[in-house]
Amino acid sequence: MKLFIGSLPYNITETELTDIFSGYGNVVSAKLIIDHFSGRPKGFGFVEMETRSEGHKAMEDLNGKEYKHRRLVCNEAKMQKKKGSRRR
DNA sequence: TATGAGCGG
Repeated sequence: MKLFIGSLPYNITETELTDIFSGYGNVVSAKLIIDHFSGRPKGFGFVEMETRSEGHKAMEDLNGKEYKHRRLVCNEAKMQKKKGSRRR
């Protein structure tokens, strides 16, 4: 499950995100979005969990959780890398 | 280099 992480500090790394989310489950992949053109980090990133349960658990727990003196924002990523997302 | 609402490659 992909998760959208916002309000991330500019001094954070993918390793940090991986470590934080790995505490709730197995982190498949972690990506931080940095604008290389403006040299300005977007301040958010994406984290993919192996299961939806772990993703939701980490999302609800990390959403609104204080980290680096900042309020983290966690939501499900809207962008789907692969089609076939089952929805109802 | 700094800053702060936002879904990347």
